Parts: sequence; C-alpha cells; structure tokens
Amino acid sequence: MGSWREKGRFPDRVVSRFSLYLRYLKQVGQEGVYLVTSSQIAQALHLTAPQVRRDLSYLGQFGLAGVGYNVKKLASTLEKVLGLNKEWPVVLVGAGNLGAALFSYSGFRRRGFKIVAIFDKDPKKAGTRWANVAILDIDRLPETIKQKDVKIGVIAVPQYAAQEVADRLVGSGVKAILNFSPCKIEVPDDVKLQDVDVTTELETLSWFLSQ
Amino acid sequence: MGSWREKGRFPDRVVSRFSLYLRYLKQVGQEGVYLVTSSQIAQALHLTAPQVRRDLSYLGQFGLAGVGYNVKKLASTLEKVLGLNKEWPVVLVGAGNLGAALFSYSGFRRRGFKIVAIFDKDPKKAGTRWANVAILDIDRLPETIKQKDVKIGVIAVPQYAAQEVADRLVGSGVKAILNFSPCKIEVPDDVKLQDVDVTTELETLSWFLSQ
DNA sequence: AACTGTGAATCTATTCACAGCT
DNA sequence: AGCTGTGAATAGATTCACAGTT
Repeated sequence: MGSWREKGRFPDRVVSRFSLYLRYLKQVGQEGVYLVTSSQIAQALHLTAPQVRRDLSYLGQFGLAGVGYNVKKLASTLEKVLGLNKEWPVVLVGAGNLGAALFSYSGFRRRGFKIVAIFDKDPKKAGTRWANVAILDIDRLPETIKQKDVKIGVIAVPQYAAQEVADRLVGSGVKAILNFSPCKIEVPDDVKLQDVDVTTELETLSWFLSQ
Repeated sequence: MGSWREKGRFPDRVVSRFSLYLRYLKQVGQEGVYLVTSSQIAQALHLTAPQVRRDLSYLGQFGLAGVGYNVKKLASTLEKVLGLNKEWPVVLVGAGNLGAALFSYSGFRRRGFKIVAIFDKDPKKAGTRWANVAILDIDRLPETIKQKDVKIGVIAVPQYAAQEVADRLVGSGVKAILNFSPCKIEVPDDVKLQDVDVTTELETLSWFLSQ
C-alpha cells in the first residue's frame, strides 16, 4: 500500500477529480465562499460525499471537523499537487480547425498552460502567426522544444501523421502528450500519454440510445 | 448482476473499449486481415488478452477456439451493438472554432454521425452555411430537433452558455449530449451526458510531470 | 450539532489459469 | 498446438458507518 503520500502518486482517477475539485473551488472562491463541505462539493460535481472526503484525505488532514474545508487553502494545495503553481510551456502541433480551437480556448491559458509555438507542415501556414504566436515548420520542433524547455505537446493532426509527430515530440524531449487524433500512438514508458477520443465518446452515446 | 446479455447493458468501460475494438477491426479488415487473436487486439490497443476475451465474451460466443476471431463478423456485431448500423442525425450548438473543428472532422461522418444543423446565437453567423449545412439561430432548435428526430446534441459553446443550451436540447427531446464546455451541466436521469474535459486531461499531464 | 477522516465492507474491474474446442 | 471462454482469485475503487474533533 500507501507510499502515495511521500511519492505523490495517486491513482489517475483521483487526479482527474482533483482537477474538478480545483475548478469548483476557484469558482465558489470567486463568489466569496469561505468554507465548503464534502457534500456541497459532491453535489456540484455529481459525486458522493464519502468519495470527496476519501480523495481529499490523500492530501493529508485538511478539513475542519464539524465545519468543512477552507476553500482558499484547499485550492492552493490542489494547485500545488497538480503542478499548476507554475507556467507550463506547451507546443501545439497541427494548425487546422482543431488547433485553432485549442489555441483560442482561454481556459488553457488561465490554468497556466501557455502555447509557445505552433507547428504545421503546410508551407503556406508556416511563417504566419496566430495572435503573437508563430506557426513554424515542423522541422523546427526540436530547437523550440529544447530552447523553451517544453515538456508538454498537443497533437492535433490527422490520424496518419500522429505517430510521426509523437515520435518527433518524444525525440525532442517532450514527456507528456495530449493526443486528439483517433488512434493509439506508441510512446516510451516514461512519457505520459492522454488520449481525447471524440469518436469513442459519441459511440458510447449511440450505444446508449440503442438500448 | 448479469442481466446484461438480455438488456444489452454493459458497463460504460466495456462499451468504450468496444468502440476501440471496432476501430481496430475496421482498420485491419481493410488491410485484408481475416482473423485476429485476442493478443493481437490487446497489443494494438495497449490492453491485455484476457481483458479483450472477457469483453468480447459479453457478446456471446464469437471466437473460434484455437484460431481467433473473424474480423468481419466481429466488426459487424460490434457495429450493431454500438448502434452504428444506422445514421444518427446530430445537432451541433456553437459555431466557433471548436464547432468548426468538430464539423470538419471526417471521422464523425464516417462513423454514421451526420450533423444536420448548426446553431449559434450570433446573428452574423445565423443564415450562413458550412458546406451545405445551415447555421441557424438557436431559437430554431426545437423545430429542427423534432422535424429531423434528432437524439444527439453536441455542446461547443462557452461555459456560461452551456447549461442553457443543455436545457434547450433536453427540452426539445434530445436524449444524449456530448459536452465540450468545461463545466458540469445538469440533465435528467434519462439523458446520457458525456463530458470531454480538455483542462482536466492537461492537468493530469501537469501532475504527472510534477512527480 | 455538524462534519471530517478512515477502518471495514462492498461492489466493480481485471487477471489468472485451465477446461474445452478446432 | 493454439486459442477461446469462463469460473475463481485478485486487485482496485467506492461506499458505509462511526469514532473523533470543533
């Protein structure tokens, strides 16, 4: 069991709920709320109160028995645990519609993820800019990644190009990849891969409707 | 326990793997492969062979012992189970960058999801078209949904508008929602909600890198 | 009085291991 | 000989229930 406290290694499931908790806490914090209970959090996020308490207990003893959790304190702990107390430079590969959507999504920036360069292999796009971020030819990936010490790459290219892009990202030192293309890509064990698979989500809906 | 066979109610986890299996089978099928084993599937999708067999056994007896699974037959069964043997009309709400990305994503169409109308509340967009699909004012949601018997809605609007859009979709008869906005929305129990939460995925990466 | 933190219980998912089929 | 299908075993996640704290 439990070397998670020391090593900071919680299950992925718990980590993604941490992210939801943090979002909720920031929201209510902005509304001036000082304390929240596990049941309030649970209700807002469609979870159960014991689950919220169990999750938060991974962080140590935080709550005030009989009272609840201090919103600001809990939020700042979650930020630290999630590594959001710093800015993460991110490279975005693929300057199509999806790339544009991700680039323009302000939540990215607000949470400390800063797209420092965009890559595309279309020569017509390379050399232009979105806002003040340059779109570069994919061949310039390694230098940028090394120069800006980028650890996170986002893949927003068509399926057939995804594996090659992943290889280049990994080869240049990226350690975490968010993949939007609908295929399994191979990465070494020390690289964290997160897939966003829209087709699968839709097919789950289709299955549900077919019951 | 086990009325899943009769009722077609497998766990969500299994269903989303069904979707991955189907994608894999279509791919190798196109390459002319006739038979696959559970370990081949497992390897391609980063799963284990017993898990693949267990999942597929939910569908009944399919494999040929000593040989493997018939690619075409298994694929067509999965299609039926997932409800992909028909075309699903879908409405897309939000004609911003994300909406454009989703609209232009061909995988959508290829798998039987057809966007029949796009809605936006920007009067400058309403009245125009993308390809041959009309962008309409959000007020025309109910008539379109009823007329075309739409059961699936995709929410690609900013956070602040998401709940209202969901309410309108549900109110017009939509029974399944794919939500891209980074907030929890409330829907009745008989409506299936699937969230795509990019921020949470990114924050999981950030957590991983902070270990 | 109200809520946290957590052992114990339960429920769910995955893996093992092998009988049975081709 | 090789692979499926599945009971039994294990691992993992969630919930219960309550002692302990403010």
